[in-house]
Amino acid sequence: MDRVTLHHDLREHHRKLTRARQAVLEILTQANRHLTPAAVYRKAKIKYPHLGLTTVYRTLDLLVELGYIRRIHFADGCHSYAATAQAHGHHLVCSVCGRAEEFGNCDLEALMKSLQAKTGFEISVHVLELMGLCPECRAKSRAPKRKK
Amino acid sequence: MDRVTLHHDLREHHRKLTRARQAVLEILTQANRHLTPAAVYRKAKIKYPHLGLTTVYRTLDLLVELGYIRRIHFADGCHSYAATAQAHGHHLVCSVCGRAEEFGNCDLEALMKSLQAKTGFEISVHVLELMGLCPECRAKSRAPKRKK
DNA sequence: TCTCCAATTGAAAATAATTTTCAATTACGG
DNA sequence: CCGTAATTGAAAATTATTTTCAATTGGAGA
Repeated sequence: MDRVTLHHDLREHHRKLTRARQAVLEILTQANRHLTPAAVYRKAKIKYPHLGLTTVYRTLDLLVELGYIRRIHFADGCHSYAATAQAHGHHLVCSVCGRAEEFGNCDLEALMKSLQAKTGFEISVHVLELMGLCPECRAKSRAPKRKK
Repeated sequence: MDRVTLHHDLREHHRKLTRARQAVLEILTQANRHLTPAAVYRKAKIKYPHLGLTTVYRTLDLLVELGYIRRIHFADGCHSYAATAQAHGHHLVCSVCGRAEEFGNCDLEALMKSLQAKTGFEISVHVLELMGLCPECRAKSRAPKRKK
């Protein structure tokens, strides 16, 4: 999660701890929401102006590989990224404010077992994304009387 | 599923039944696997050589909207499409041969209810994709002794 | 069957998202 | 500090998708 651990993980893979990588991870861990590569770039560039977009793409891949962040797949085909705390977590994303809540035990075991039995498939990968309204945005949308 | 139903559904939306649309749907319903837009284009062009790629994109969107096909999201961010029989189905996809098996009742109800209670989110959309090896490809990979 | 018009089409251009290339720079083990 | 492999950013290239627009076509109604 933090810089020390990252440095250690990187060393194990013969990779270096650079300012670009620190900036990208920092932005995502502090954001508490999902961010597109372009948004990460915009925000991280403030902390580290020399940063390039290419490096953001490369760093996002690396951080996914190391398990620090996760790629989120939207129904419309867009992608963004959010920081992770758990090893096999998923994200519950607010479609209004973008807040990304992590949850573990997606509990697809039963479903997968029954499908393996029924179809003979050997399931190895799953993509699961849940989207909706977070409590705050729900409240706002329920009482939309305000301005003007 | 078939032409008659499609014609009817299209009419309800003030849309027309065209040769391009028939060709695209036919390719997907006969394929029994997922296909990228480019692959649909390649195959459908054989049936209807005048077809353009732009129309394939537009038709895929339309058929998703009408529920005839479903978009499949891969972990790496690629997309393809597969024909559907059920209204709220998902696809179980073979990562080797691409075969797409449809299944219903993904049974995320329990998970979603517990998450709604725990987080206060109001979940409205879910993306669920399962990938693995179909029985045939499993058999082949288990006994890979053959050529040469 | 014929007519008419909105819906549809394909080609080309435009856009968006991502990746590759490459020479210059940087982190870090020794 | 030094040497070197890893990393970087800019620019170019690639890929996927969308927009534009004039020409065509399906099908409801005469």
